[in-house]
Formats: sequence, structure tokens, C-alpha cells
Amino acid sequence: MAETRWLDDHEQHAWRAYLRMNTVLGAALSRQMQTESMLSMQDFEVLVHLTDVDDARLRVSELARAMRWEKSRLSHHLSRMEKRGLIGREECTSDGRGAFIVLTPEGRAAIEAAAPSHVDAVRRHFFDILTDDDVDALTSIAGRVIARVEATDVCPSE
Amino acid sequence: MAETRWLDDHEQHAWRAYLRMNTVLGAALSRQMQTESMLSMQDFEVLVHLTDVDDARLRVSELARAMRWEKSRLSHHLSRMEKRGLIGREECTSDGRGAFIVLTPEGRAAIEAAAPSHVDAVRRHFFDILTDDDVDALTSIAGRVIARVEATDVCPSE
DNA sequence: CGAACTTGGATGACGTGTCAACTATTCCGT
DNA sequence: ACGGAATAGTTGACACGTCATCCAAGTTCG
Repeated sequence: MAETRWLDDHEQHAWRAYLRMNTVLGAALSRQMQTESMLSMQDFEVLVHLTDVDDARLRVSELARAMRWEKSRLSHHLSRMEKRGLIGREECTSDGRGAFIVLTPEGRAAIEAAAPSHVDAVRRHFFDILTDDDVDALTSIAGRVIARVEATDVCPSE
Repeated sequence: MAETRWLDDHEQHAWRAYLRMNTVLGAALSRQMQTESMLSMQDFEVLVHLTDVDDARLRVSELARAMRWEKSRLSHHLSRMEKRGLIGREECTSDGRGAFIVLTPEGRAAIEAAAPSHVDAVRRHFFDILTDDDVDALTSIAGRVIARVEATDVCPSE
């Protein structure tokens, strides 16, 4: 193994800026959603994926695949959301092992209340200060990074 | 409050790509550090900040400010790191409330072992596939986002 | 058919993050 | 000097993630 090639000042600065953007933007959006809508970003994600399908009803495994979450993570999170009445579980008649996750009226009300102010926050903190070129550049960068990471790390099927 | 202006397809795609880059890149780097060096990214961050100062010794509050971590988060994390022998705590003679955090030999060994492969991973997954223009664009974007978020959210002093 | 294997999903243990509360000092104004 | 405010740091409760494990229901194949 050759000598390590450390990051130069320029790279160091870029890398720290990127990391910091992630943390502050993520924190701002989480805080906003939590204080204004009493939902975590994870709750929101689950609800988004449920409302995305016609009958607001999905098998746990399909939800996990769509969200790219580990099944165990999803199972834990669904338990917490069920306890709060945001989603419900129903048996699957065709496969005795399976379970359906259904969006409850409370869950639907929660996401409908949360979505507008979330989008506003994303605009305020992100799109409002980016030019079209910025957006394109970022999309391109992200696409390449994602492809690279997924080519390197073993990623189950998809 | 006016009608919500939702994200159009272009924005939607950009936003999802950005989010996904964060998750996959973060996951890849964490996994790499955990499996190759038995450190979490947070452990690494703490160790980096400790080795950054001359005597590898900092007051908890200074460490918290430098890392921009909540004091409670830092306190919890330091307890776990102390249990593993990566850092130690020492009393502060000049201020009876205070505590110094010191880097142990084990801690130093851990970060020296972890740093090279971490930098390699950052290059492989990030800088190797970015042009100079990409890096500049990203740095610029991140700088603006950070400034905007910090201008909006109340941010303690600094 | 029945044993081995796979799959869907839940669970427990533990590391991590946040918030609120708490303790023990130190500081500061009168 | 003394009483209230600020500061340093810890703790506990709870939400969240990951890993390993487990169980029960399906699948495969002799």
C-alpha cells in the first residue's frame, strides 16, 4: 500500500462544507417537521411511500424495498408509528407470514398537514438559493457518487 | 398562506438524488470505518478534534464548541469512548466544575490506523469522480446553504 | 409425504441523538 | 459576604439504527 494521499486544503474545505451542509440542512428540516407537524423525517418518509400507492396499503417487504430500509429498521419504526396511530397492521390472507401496512386516517391527516410546510422549508433552505446550473450540477454529482458507491459496495439486487 | 408550490419533476429528482447521495455515501463511509478500524464516524470526529490540538487535551466545552455538538450528546459519547479506552477524563484544577478530555495511547493508535483508509474511501467514493469544477460548484452550493440555514435558524453565538 | 431450505417479519441488545432535568461550581451585583 | 444567575458537565427517558437471532409459514426436492 502506497503512501496515503491526504486531502489538500481545497479538498479539505470542500469536504467539510459538504458534510456541514448535510448536518445543518438535515437538522433544520428535522426540527421544522418535528415542531410544526410532530413527525420525524422517518415518519414522513414512511407516510409518503404509503400515500404513493393507490390503496395506501403495502406489504412490509415491499415498503422496505421501496424505501431501501432494512426490514428490521422498518419493523421497529412501524411499531412506533402503530403505537401512535399513524399506521395499522393487517394480516395477509394469501401468505400467513406476511403483513399489510395500512395508512390510518390519522396518518393521512398527519402527512397532509406536514407536506406543505416541509416543501416550503426545502425551498427556503435549498432551491431558493440555487441556480438552475447549481441544481443540474448537484444532480449530476449525486448521480455519479451514488453509482460509484453502489458499484463498490455490495448492494442486494435491485 | 398561498397555495403550496410543490417541487416539479426536475427539482424532485435533484432533491432525491441529493438525499440519496447523503445516505449511501454516509453508509459506505461508516461501514468502511467500522469494519476496518472498529470506529464509528463519531468516534473518529472526536479523535480528530483531539489530535488537532497540541497536547491532545481539551475541556469538554471547548470540544463541544469545536465540533458543534450539544454538550449532552458529547457527554454521552465520551462516556462510551472512555469505556473503550479511547479517551480519558481528568479533573480541571482551575475550575472545579470542568473536566479535561485527554487522548489515550489507544485512542491515538486507533485514529492513526483509521485515517489513511478513511481518506482513501473518501477519494474513491467522492473526489475521484469529481472534476475541479464539480468540487468548486459543490463548495459554493454548500456555503450558501449553510449560510442560509444558519441565518434562518437561531444558532448560538459563533 | 417429510426434511432441508428459504422467506417474511418480529425481537433484543446495544450504540447513538435529543430534550429536559439535575448537581455542583463559579460569577456577579449589591 | 451572600444570594441569585450563569456555567460546566452528567444523567435519564425516549426515539432511532444495526446486527444477530428467532420463529413461523412457505418452498423444494428426495
